[in-house]
Amino acid sequence: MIQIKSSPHPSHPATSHLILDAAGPIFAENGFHGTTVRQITKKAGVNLAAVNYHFRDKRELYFQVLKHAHQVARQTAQADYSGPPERQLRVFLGRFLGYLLDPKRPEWHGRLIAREMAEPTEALDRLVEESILPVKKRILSIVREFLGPDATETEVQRSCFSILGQCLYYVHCREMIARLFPPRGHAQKDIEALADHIHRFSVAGLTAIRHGAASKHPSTPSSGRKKS
Amino acid sequence: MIQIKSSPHPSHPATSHLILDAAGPIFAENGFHGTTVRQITKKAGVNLAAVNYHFRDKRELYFQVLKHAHQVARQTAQADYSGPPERQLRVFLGRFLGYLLDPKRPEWHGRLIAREMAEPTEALDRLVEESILPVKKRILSIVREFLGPDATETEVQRSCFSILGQCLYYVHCREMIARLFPPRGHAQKDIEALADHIHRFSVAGLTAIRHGAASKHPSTPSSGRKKS
Amino acid sequence: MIQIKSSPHPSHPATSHLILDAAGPIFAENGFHGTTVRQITKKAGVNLAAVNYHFRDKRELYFQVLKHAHQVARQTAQADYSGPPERQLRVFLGRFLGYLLDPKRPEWHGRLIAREMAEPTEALDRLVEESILPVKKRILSIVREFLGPDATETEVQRSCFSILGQCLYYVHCREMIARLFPPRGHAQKDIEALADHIHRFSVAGLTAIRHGAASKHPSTPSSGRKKS
Amino acid sequence: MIQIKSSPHPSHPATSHLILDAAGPIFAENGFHGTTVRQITKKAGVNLAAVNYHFRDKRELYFQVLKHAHQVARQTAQADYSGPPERQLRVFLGRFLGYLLDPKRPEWHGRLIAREMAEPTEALDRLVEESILPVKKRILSIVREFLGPDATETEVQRSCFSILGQCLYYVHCREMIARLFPPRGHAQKDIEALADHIHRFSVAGLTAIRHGAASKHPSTPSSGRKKS
DNA sequence: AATGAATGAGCCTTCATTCAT
DNA sequence: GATGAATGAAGGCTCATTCAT
Repeated sequence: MIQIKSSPHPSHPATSHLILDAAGPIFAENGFHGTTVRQITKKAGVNLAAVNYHFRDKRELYFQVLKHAHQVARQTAQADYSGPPERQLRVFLGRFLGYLLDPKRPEWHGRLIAREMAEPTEALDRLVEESILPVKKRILSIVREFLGPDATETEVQRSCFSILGQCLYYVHCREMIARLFPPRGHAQKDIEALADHIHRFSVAGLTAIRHGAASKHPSTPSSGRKKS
Repeated sequence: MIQIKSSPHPSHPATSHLILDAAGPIFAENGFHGTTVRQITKKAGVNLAAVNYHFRDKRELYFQVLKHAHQVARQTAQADYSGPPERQLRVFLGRFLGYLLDPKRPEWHGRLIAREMAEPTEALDRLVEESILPVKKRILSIVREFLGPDATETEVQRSCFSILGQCLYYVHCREMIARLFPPRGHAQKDIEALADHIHRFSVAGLTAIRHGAASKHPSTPSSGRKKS
Repeated sequence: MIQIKSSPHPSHPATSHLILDAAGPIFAENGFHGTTVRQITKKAGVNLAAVNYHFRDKRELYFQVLKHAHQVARQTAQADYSGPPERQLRVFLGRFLGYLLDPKRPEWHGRLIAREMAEPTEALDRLVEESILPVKKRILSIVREFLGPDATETEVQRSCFSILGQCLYYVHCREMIARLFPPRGHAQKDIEALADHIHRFSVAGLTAIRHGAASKHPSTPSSGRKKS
Repeated sequence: MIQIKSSPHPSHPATSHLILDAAGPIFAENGFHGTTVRQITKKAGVNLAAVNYHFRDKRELYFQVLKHAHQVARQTAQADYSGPPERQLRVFLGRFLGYLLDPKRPEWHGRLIAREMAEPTEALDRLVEESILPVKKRILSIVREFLGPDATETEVQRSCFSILGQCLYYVHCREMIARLFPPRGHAQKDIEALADHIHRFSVAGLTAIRHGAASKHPSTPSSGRKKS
């Protein structure tokens, strides 16, 4: 199952795993400061001192939990990407949303990451390096190919953000969505439908950006452009 | 409810306001649990007990800070909305992004809200009720008018999310963006350019959705549709 | 009604009286340490600072309350005492119990005194001096007359205690009585019946002590006696 | 419930016992509210947090202290009671007074109980249930046997109170006695003499009550009687 | 490897009191 | 005379951590 790489006691992983499994949801629910070691050890059914024994620190435990939560994310970048960028985008969206909203995935993964972005600790840097960078590279290359060589770097970036923003909205604003609209669980087919929606929306958007690069902007002249 | 009294001696700022002003950035930086009353009162230069005297609670102080931080948001919904939905959308984006990324606004406002969404407390409910609901109604009506009467409720919702997601991305993921791309402050003109980008992207996206409502979806038929 | 003698502001007694009336029951219920100035001023409907203004101290307020509670006690000693000691004792019991258990008297007086005896503060010394000493002298003289000149001082003392103990039991152990036996309010006639009981019990007891002073004590010879 | 662990290192006293021993006198002196955890832990020479660790609460510590203080009381009811009620009463008085005034017993026991009766907390309920009920049953049965089957329940009760009142007076009013009469320690023989006194007083009193049940009450007719 | 006991630091809160008005 | 604002001093309690076993 979960394999602890840097565990200081790999031989007897039972206790550390109990702690790790128990800590995830609690950190996701209450944040780092809002979580107490007692909560974790009680839920894990282990001794209070076990956290310090196995992880030296509450903070280090948090790092490990975060790392595990994101480990699976890499698969997004490792999928089979081929064919026209339009198709690549669809694959990306399916993978990415599938990862973000997968109901089979412990529901706290997304929340934990979302919180980490709102309250960045040193863990975020590790996270970016290890897990998010590959995703970023993938979507960048897809969008760049889509927009063609004439697109400015700014256009590419913003287009990436437009796509990622549509996806991540469902993670970051899940609590608000739940308050604004009647709660509906994300079944598997919903995710596919969502990917379809974002795909259609974004393909049209990207196309507009590609052509718009040479067009006029009557309302407000945009800035930062190679050619106005 | 707690009533913030305006100082009887307007010459030197009231203690409650000193606390309020000091608390905002600290809460935004460290979160509710990570913030101590001592930090706040020390920074505000007031007595430790002043928080409890004026706000009864650390918790209630947090509510008030959050409320103040979001108070300005309502202007988004109160702007002049007229003309075709396409134009309305541009106005909305200008207002909304202007509010979200306004460099003149204390930089911690967005962070505080973002954190609150990641780690919702009871304050979020108040916030939604008082500040976010008007914004939601506005964008809903714009998108509904754009998509026309044939659009399903699900399509309207998702389209709203696609638009809001593009905007909020810059708030929720600001820390990650700062790590992925060289940091660039959002000058006023940048905001307008960004609004232009999202506008163009979204208008095209919405148009695709409108027409797509009658087309076929080869990959996966979406659910919740009036006419497949 | 209640007349504050040493009030620093006798001209405008309204506030001080409000405080005094409010403080009594609360002190009786929660004790000195268990009572907060806020409780009192809130119940009295006056400003928080009024206690310190009118009484300088929470402690001084306590003294004043205690003094008032016991002021009425002196009437016990001032009644008409004449005739044989047996009759005097009945009068004393009627007065004393009537004072202790008088349902018309604010119910907290007794509790306050009882608490003060369990947790003596400097107030007790004042109390003893002013209010209890006369009662003690009265019962001492009655018992001494009853037992006659041959009784030792110890016998007189212990007999007084036997009588007072029977009366005060209903004050000191009221909470325990309420737990041990079904609660029954002390109606006026109950008090008279109780006085009758204690009177009969004590007259017989005193008579036995008087005669016993010359008799033998088979179990254990008591000490402190003039003649064994 | 809280389980006091016996020290795993009997050589140096367990922390819980250090706390327990230190807390008793302080609680007796200052009451529950007047006592601070810091006082206790400082006197016990243990860490401030030890109270919460071993007893969870200041309140629970108070319970335990009270319980320990009263634990010995049960011996009163467990003595050898046989023979005529007159003799039983003498045994009871010896035991009860011996317990109440035992100079070898920490002097604060009585004060603590007295205070608890004046300012009852939830602890009093436990106390009554566990420690006082047996004593009550014992004295009730003795008095009932003494008065015979014709005595009313009210007479039995009041007679019990007359006896208990004489004993408890020395506990509840100890502070007042010390102020009214020159202080004299209760040596062992004093206790026996006192038991003799109360015994003689009460036997005569009970006898009067027994016979008085059929006699007239000239002064005031008592109520609650089977036969007037 | 693992744990029960114990700890020092610090947190939020409350309190009685004072001060300026 | 009376009060709202403000304060310094604790107070109870929780926390992450360590230590001896």
